[in-house]
Amino acid sequence: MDVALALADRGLRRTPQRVAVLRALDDGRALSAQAVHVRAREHCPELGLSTVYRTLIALTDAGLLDSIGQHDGEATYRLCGGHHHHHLVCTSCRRVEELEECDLTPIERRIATQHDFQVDGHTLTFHGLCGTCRDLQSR
Amino acid sequence: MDVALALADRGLRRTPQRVAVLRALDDGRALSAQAVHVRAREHCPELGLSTVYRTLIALTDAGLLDSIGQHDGEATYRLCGGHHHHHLVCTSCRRVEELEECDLTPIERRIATQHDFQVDGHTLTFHGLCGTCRDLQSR
DNA sequence: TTTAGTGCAAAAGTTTTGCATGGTC
DNA sequence: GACCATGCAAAACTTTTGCACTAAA
Repeated sequence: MDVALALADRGLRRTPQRVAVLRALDDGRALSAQAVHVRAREHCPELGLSTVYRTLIALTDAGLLDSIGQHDGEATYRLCGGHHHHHLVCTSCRRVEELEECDLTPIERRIATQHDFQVDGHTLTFHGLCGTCRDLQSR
Repeated sequence: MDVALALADRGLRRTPQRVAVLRALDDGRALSAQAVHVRAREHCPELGLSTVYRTLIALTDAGLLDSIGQHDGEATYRLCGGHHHHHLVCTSCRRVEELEECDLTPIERRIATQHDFQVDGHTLTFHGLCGTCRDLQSR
């Protein structure tokens, strides 16, 4: 991903802090603000925690990040393509994979009529073990 | 729901505080601890906030409640049947309806093979407007 | 040069915990 | 009577905000 372009496109300045935050999330894992802070400081030691929070909010507003749920009372963020998708969350390494397929429209249509409910969207998350973690556990 | 029985079955004592908390959630809405506190105090004015937190944890452990995500930084809880189900969350009144149907096994099977991922479970939440709120808005 | 972005420290909010007391079984 | 459960107050945490300063454009 071209960080400089991604930021410029959205009218955001390219600061070392923002680059470090994006880098910390580069591998697709879902991280809490605190975890991002720790990781990003490896590349930008003077990074402050409040900047991390502000950056995560700014990048989420800009559509570069995605906030999917919580882990131990902390909100978690991850890189996001911007398109509609679902998640495969590994409960062991907390890595998140995106799922492009989405076959839920027939279900949504049934809900609309059977439950008198206007469906605006949905979130679908599968959890389990990714291949790597399953291999590690079965050793 | 028979509150007394539900508690006794799980080795929990039937206190006015716990009854009040369960009552506050009786209508199926998803509420934060703070919201439960406000509501439950109508029936049990001396109820303390820390008791609410402890009770919500205890009842969730016992399988009587369900914690489904967050709202404005607060965890929310709701009554739970214990069986697998999905949720219809009204974005306006925050009432939650349960959805019994679950046709996701074929999708899960495809994921297992195509993504080398052992699916242990999933959460599926539809959000939108319930009939009542849609009627109110279109007036 | 302009002003968005930052660090620090303090504040605000949610959730947890210690401890003595009270109520359920 | 035993001991789980509670209230209160304090503590621990996560997240937000104010303000002076820095640096990107």
